[in-house]
Amino acid sequence: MPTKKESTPKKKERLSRIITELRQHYPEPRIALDYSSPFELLIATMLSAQCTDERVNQVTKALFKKYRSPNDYIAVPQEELEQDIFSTGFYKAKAKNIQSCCTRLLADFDGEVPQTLEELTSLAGVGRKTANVVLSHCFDIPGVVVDTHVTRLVNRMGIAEGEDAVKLEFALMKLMPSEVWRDFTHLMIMHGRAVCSARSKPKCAECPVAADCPKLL
DNA sequence: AACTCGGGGCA
DNA sequence: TGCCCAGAGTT
Repeated sequence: MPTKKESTPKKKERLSRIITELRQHYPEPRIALDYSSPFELLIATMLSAQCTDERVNQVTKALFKKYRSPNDYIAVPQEELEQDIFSTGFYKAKAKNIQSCCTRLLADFDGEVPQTLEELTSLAGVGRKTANVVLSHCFDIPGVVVDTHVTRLVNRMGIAEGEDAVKLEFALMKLMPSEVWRDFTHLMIMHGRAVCSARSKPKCAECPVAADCPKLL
């Protein structure tokens, strides 16, 4: 069922309408990302792998009272950190990566969080997604975070095709209205959970952007 | 490109 | 019980 390819300007226009509508529908973006420092956001995002942001918030609430600096994370045995982040899953790998990451922050970056994609992804446990979250939300550097929600939704909405996260990232950067890249992922996630869901059937009857969805045309 | 780490939520 | 979750590293 190869539908005719939509032109880039049309896609841009449609994406812009979708985002405008979603912004009105989901009025409070970035709740889950309201951390007090780049370092806290970095740790929280590292913990978020294959784990909901609600759980990450729950865990970090206690975690950030106990650990306030890179030094605090490497001052405890790995097993202790594992217990403190246990319920986020993948706790052994995450604890190891966090300690390794903190060691390098102290050794190579004067204990601060670096501000380039290359430096961030050179840290243990920090990949493209985590790096883009930190860059876009802490340092106001344009970047599109491609996660499972974004991948699912842009495919369903016919904005971009495929599963390759890097390809989707570049495709979306070209289509993204310049003023919205910062909220894009959050809007996709809110919408993905509430309406355009992965597990249960999408609730298309309640969808605020159904008029722009090729699935329903 | 496929596989592994992994507890937790939800259908 | 089975599938999925604001991923990243290794082979």
